[in-house]
Amino acid sequence: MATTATVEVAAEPKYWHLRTVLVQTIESEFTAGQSLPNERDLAARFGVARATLRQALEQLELEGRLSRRRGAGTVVAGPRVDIALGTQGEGWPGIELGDRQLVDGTTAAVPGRLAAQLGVRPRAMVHRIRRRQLSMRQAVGIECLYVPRAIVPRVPELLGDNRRAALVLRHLRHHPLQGLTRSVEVGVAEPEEARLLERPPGTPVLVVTTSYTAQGRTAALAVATYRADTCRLAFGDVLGDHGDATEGRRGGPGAPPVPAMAMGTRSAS
Amino acid sequence: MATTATVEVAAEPKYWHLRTVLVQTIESEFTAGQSLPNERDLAARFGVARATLRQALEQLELEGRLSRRRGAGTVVAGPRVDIALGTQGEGWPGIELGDRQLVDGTTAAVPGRLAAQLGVRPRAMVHRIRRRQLSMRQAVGIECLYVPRAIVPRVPELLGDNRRAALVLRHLRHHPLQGLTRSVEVGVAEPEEARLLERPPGTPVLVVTTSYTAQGRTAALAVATYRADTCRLAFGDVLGDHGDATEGRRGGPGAPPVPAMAMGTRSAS
DNA sequence: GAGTGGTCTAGACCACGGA
DNA sequence: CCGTGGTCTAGACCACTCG
Repeated sequence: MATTATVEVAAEPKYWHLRTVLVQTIESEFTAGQSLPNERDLAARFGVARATLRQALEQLELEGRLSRRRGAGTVVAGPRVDIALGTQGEGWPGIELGDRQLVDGTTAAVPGRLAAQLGVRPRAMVHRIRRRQLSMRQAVGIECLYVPRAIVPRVPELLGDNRRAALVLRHLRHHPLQGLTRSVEVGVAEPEEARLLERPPGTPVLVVTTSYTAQGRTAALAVATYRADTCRLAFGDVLGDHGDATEGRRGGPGAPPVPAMAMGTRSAS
Repeated sequence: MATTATVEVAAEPKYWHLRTVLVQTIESEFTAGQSLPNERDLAARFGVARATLRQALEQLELEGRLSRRRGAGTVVAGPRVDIALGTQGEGWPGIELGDRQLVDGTTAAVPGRLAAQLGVRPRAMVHRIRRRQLSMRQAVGIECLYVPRAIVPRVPELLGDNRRAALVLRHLRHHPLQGLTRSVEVGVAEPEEARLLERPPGTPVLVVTTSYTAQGRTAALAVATYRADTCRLAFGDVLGDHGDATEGRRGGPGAPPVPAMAMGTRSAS
């Protein structure tokens, strides 16, 4: 018995092979918004443990191909949501554009880790304005703006979230913006963020940190976290719709056009 | 027995709590480059199954706090590597800057999915130049440049990778660049990329897609993938070193300064 | 070869969504 | 309420690194 031949290239983990098969199946037999069979059935169908199947689904979710919700099911996702970050510094000063929703506005001691980036003393007071980025009435990102009280001091202590936020933004607009510095990295959602994003804690997110400079010092620091599975950050001009279908936005109800089989690679029983 | 009291807020998954404890431990008792105890010991120490511990470690790795290597162990990671993407369009045309290494240069049919973005026919020929981004002699990213043969036609078929790549880049430099469009999203590493990055397939990566426009049409398309755990994308001016320690770069050998305890929250036996 | 992280299994229970 | 995905367990074996 020669050890040669008979053995294939293999060395490919089962979960990865499974992912590949699922990608093909999804692309050929499913359309955005359609539900997949449940995990137990899928695992059985492919002859793997549920944990292994879940590892494959996890990858597909991180790629933005699937969307899973506890209690509900697993559905095929539409194209990613473009988050326009423009080469220039809009995006903040200006709370207009719909699809954004104020969460709260507070004034408290700087979160420590951010003191250095904001250029303030360790426990200096800063205003914090949080808002939620929506897409198809689904939260996809949390944007958090920090402004040192030294920059915008005149904000009455007792004041509702909305008024407070509006006031800070108004004041901020009078500062001539010199420029900004921005970084993007991956992180995980803290429980609070996770809750706002309706995801379990530890969900992968894209963290965009923007530092706004005015009059030689840091006037504001924005820390925005976007769901890594559903968002794509767009700089400069947004990429045109590359790809085939002009159809198929984020899968909501009312988008099960070309069903097909019920998903199958093995025969049941 | 009233159901009130005695029960805590809980509702926090065990893996998340574990993550929190590990973060504190790492930050207070470890320094970059130091090794953690192995997974079996850690799991036992915290009284959880190895799978649960691994879920916590996974998160820490995604956050860039840990670095794990099969066969070797788990070590505390240093700060993330900044990948400068500058607001403007350098980065490509120009293979100088060290820390980058040519992988190969080929000419073949366009990968299908990219045809539209490149503005070429489905099976048109394109040049592909791949290079590796290094940091501390560790591959952290794969940058792949596609150039339609229609843009740079005169490249002899049989020619080594290096010469071919150099030729394409030289020609490209003669095209007056009009601008670019860029997007960032999360993806997973295909087996090939994973191999070049010395990671298992499916590793989370930051995918940067840049489209270069010249004379009204797409002159080149760059698709770069960076290890999500070790990289941070920097736009505009790089963020200055915010934080405390000016010390502690990526943990290589020769960086075990202030050891401490041997890690412990529970007593053994 | 010893020790490490990576993969996979089979089962259990929990928390949430929606009918 | 039932069905879904989310969490957790205990164990096994494999593939790699390094001394």
